[in-house]
Amino acid sequence: MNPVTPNQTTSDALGAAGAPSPTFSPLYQQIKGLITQSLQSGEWKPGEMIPSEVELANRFKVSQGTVRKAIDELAAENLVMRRQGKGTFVSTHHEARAHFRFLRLVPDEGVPHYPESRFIEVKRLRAPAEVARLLDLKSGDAVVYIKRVQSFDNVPTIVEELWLPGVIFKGLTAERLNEYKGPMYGLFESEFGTRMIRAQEKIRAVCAEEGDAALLKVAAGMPLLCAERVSFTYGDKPVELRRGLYLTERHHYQNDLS
Amino acid sequence: MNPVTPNQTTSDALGAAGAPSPTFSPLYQQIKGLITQSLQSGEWKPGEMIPSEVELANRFKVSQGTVRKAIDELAAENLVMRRQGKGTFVSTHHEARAHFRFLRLVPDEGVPHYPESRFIEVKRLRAPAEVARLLDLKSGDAVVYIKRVQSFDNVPTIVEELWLPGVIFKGLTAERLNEYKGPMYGLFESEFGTRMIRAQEKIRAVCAEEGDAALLKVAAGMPLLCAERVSFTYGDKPVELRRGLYLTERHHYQNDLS
DNA sequence: AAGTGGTCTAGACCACTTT
DNA sequence: AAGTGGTCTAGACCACTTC
Repeated sequence: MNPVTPNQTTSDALGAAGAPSPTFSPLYQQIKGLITQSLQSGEWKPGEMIPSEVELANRFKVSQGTVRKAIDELAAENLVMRRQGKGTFVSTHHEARAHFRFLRLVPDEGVPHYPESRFIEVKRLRAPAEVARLLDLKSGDAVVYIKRVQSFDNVPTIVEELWLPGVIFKGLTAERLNEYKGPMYGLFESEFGTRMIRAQEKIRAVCAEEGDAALLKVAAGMPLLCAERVSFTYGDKPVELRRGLYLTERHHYQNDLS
Repeated sequence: MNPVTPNQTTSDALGAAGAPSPTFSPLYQQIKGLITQSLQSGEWKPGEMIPSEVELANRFKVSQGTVRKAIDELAAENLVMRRQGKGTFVSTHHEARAHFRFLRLVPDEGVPHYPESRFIEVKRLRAPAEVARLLDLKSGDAVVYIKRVQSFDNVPTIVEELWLPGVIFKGLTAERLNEYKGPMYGLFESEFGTRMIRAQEKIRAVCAEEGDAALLKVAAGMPLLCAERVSFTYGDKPVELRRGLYLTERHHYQNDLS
């Protein structure tokens, strides 16, 4: 495939000729970009092994050290996983390891585990203005709306609403959601070719309204943690809006500041 | 100073002779440990420049690349900051950049800024069992207790309680806190030689009790975000317990999942 | 034995900052 | 011009996994 200009001075494999302010970037960043493209295009699928460092170095006509630095950054961003002696693998949501990267609600006592889902509602609708804005859609574009309750040990703890771009998640139905075990991100990745790689959350404390209180089997007015999440796939493209209400009587939201 | 065994095979500069299961670690990890010791001991103080990579390579009798990899990790952990052309500097809390690493509450609209503090109470007391456990002290050990209110644009928004090990924060008084402008972590770093480098938070939604509601000028029962934080300094030693109540009417707790 | 990622070295040169 | 961190190379060898 495209070899990359093997020097770091002023050339740039990605720079378009005649661009007004060409972006100069080090060689390993360009390699990183090329590898990311292959990940995005599905040349190497989640869970699969990518070519070895030596092979990539040959392909791109750079040294192994340069490929190595590119992959180091991709590993730091959780796009790939390195395993000594085996190879480098495309990250996937079909792993216990990945599950708790996005589910931060853990029990006060005992070991974290994944909750059971019960779907309340799955339908297609026109994106309200606010949803459209956050998902980078036009107001009125088709979106898939999902509402569910999640329970730990049969104790309902999370009420969650999701809005997904209709174009991407065309065939998403309640049946397919019910059939599927595990985090929805696994389903999104396998069935819709859309892998979430990053998210931003805004967290507030709110009072439970009647309907949500009933779903959680608590009194209206109970304080709940409200997490509004926008998730992004490759190219910082937003592909999910999620609003979760967490009952934090026996669970808490865990966060490491570092 | 101590040169490090210049090969990576089975020797280990830190391994004690005769240890039952000696820990083998790569050379750059050992270098990282030695640099961390110098940071911890105050050989290089917050804000100061540490010796250049070449100088450290000479000191430790290793290649520059090995020192580089050690510093790369320290930079990733925010213990030092690299500045091209200038040098590598010990991180400090006396920077806008560091402030929002630990203060995650930001306004819904407008640019984040730092709140004003009003101290309600500062006293010494005997650590309750729970506090002692989290700070790795003995129950009944001396701790400094602080309670304050923080306001954004004269709107009280945060009620915060702190517990600090009495041995470390001996001369901490209300006066010194009032004199000091900016985040307390800056004061802790400069006046008490204790630098926070990492923290764990557990977040819940709670109802405001009478006293806290009065301080925040809201009705009792108002939902508040409760963040319990344990902060650590070098060697994963806990040196602060903090319990914050956040009013999230016009602010939210921001978190990036990546 | 062969293939993978992980460590270490030595040297060259680039980009940025200060003198 | 000199010093700093940043990039890139080529080669050696180590540790781990699989055949």
